[in-house]
Amino acid sequence: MQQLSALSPLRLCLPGFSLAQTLCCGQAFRWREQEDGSFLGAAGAHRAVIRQRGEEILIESDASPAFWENYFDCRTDYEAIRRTVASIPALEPACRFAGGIRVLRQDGWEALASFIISQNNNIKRITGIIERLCCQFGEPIGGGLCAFPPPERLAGLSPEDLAPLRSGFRARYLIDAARQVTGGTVDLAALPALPTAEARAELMKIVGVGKKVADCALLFGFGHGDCFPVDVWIGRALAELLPEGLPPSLAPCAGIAQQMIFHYMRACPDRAAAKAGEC
DNA sequence: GCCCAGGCAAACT
DNA sequence: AGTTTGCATGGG
Repeated sequence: MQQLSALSPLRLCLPGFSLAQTLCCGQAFRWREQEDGSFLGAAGAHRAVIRQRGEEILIESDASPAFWENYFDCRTDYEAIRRTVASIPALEPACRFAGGIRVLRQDGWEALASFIISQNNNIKRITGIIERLCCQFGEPIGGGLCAFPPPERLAGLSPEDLAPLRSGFRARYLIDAARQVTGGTVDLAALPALPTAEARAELMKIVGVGKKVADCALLFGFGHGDCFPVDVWIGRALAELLPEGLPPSLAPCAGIAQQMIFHYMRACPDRAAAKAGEC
């Protein structure tokens, strides 16, 4: 087995970035913070140890630099986006608190399956279910980690086969997703180029995928940065912060703004204080 | 015990 | 077409 520490780490320079915010804000569920502050985990089939030193991100992994540059969305100008978000007074506190977040470009299937599991669930438990899913059905990738199982691996299984995951009623949703993706009734590869509404409708053909899960998958797994996933929680927060709705200037980066608001409001449940920027 | 959790489907008015 | 209810499970 290859020792990750023997590889010379990839270095990415990302001004204003926060690795911890990005990996812990509830968009990806496979990263664990270590005692030394580094993160051990995997994206798709790639294991990695990632740490932050100032503005530099150090990545120990056998995956190519191009893979991680894409994963961390290095081609997008986040400083410009932060300025746009922070220029809206109601969002300035959220941007100040959570402005280090980048929206990761995760594997589409992994994002879809992860957010199917997320419904009516909490982040801690979601993480556990996904870990068991990978351990049980994914290929080992070293270090005790396993790749996220591809849809082909799940398509032939029954809900009973997924019982060890303790995913409850979501098991049959996962299997339906795997079957439709492998069977061709849902074409994941086509989603990035489709208009958001059409891509959403495509994903909602899957049992257990409603608008919220579809929008999360599109935002985090298919590059639809204009998606603004709304549930009761964020809907209420938004209604208080932005009674007029999302300003048009935010449309292209709505997903990033949403993620900042989500992270901020989760850390600061007192809406009055959040609104006043006193968290 | 109780309540909640990055919702959704099915069964109701 | 809008509203309510059940859902499986674990953590606080």
